[in-house]
Amino acid sequence: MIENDAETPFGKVGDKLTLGVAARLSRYLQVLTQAKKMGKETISSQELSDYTHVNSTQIRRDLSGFGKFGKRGVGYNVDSLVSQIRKILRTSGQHNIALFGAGHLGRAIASSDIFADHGFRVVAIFDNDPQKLGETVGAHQVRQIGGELRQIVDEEDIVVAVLAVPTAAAQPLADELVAAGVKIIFNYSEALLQVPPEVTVHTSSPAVDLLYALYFYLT
Amino acid sequence: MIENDAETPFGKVGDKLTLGVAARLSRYLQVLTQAKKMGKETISSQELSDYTHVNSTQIRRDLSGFGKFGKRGVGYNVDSLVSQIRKILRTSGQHNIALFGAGHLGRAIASSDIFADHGFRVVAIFDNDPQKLGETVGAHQVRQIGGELRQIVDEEDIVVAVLAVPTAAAQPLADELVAAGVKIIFNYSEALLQVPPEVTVHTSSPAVDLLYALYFYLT
DNA sequence: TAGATTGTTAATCGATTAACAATC
DNA sequence: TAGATTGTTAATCGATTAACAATC
Repeated sequence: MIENDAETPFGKVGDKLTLGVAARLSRYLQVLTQAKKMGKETISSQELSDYTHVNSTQIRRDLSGFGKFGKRGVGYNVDSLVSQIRKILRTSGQHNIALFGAGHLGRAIASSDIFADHGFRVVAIFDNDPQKLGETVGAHQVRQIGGELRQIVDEEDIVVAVLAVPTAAAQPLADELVAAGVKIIFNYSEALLQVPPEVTVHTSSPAVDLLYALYFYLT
Repeated sequence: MIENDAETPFGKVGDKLTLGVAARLSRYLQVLTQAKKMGKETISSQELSDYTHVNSTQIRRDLSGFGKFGKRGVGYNVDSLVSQIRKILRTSGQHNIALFGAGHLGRAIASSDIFADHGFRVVAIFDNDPQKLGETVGAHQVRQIGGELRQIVDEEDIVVAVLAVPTAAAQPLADELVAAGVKIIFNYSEALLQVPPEVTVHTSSPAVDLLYALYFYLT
């Protein structure tokens, strides 16, 4: 049989999406979420392409691997495409995150809709500065990072830790988080974090993105 | 002639890098910059791979297209690799950026090393809130966004505008920036910005990255 | 010398794109 | 019907990877 197995369309390996498809679908989801807020009801692959810089054929190809979500001559229904992609990414549910660092960056994150829009809920905020303890950030009181970390992670079902702490504080904190059972660390500090292989670290890099954008401006 | 033209190694199209190579080189640069701060003098392709999640062969391949930067059995000299990559990306110089929004996010950005480390200098900070006018953020006084925007952009040689403003304020501001001649807009708001084709918009998307990380955790 | 790591090849796989029939 | 846009094919191109000789 040369033909493609019905269970493994392009962009998937067995049951899992390829890295590229998962990344692009996440991207589409971001634009769709924003488009929905702006009151858009349908969107064409060309419009999605303009916003994501992904080729429109690629977008149609990515989506058609999972079903016929669009309407010819019209485009895709924003609401229904959002829920389809959430299903594909298996991120339809709520996920709880803990925020570390109640400085400017931490407060900006806590007050942003950006995580909430994608089903992430901040359930605890920590800081080591005694002056900040008990202060209210968003809907939460700032707690001290301490021995009860593991317990809070278990009780609140925290999967993701977001680090908005000074660079020097990041590695020791990451060690504590790993010990407490956190599986995904979202690192906004500049530290290069060392973690065991079962833990995923994502280091946010706005300057890197900027460098990249600048290259294509300069050439 | 089947062989590869000497002037166009893999990863380049004529004189320009492919998107993928430019993105990866920017990524290496980020890790190298951090590694340098941590006192590392040499780094192997395997270590770079651990931090960037890019395959180590891919890294060696990306670098060897531009010269023999490494030492067998030893690795790459961090300092020299940083300057080589900067040369390749043509971002050795200083670039001036203007920051819009003096809220928590704006202050976090202004006080971060992350742009400075890569040769980006914040030369002006703007906010529309009269209460914030004249306040000092980082080394700059907050200015009002107003008619003299074009003049400041010209005088200060501003190439990049970083938007840390509320979603509703983003599009009108983007329009003003385009009119003032800014070519790259770095958007931290959730707005979908409409700009002419010669202007590049990069929308920062931490939640999207998180969604993506979560997918691979859940499966 | 022994160990480590680069630079490079060759093979494979996924991404990208143009084009267009299908159809809303 | 006419216009728009999807879904899909086919061809090409770049990314990825394993493997290993070269060499520090």
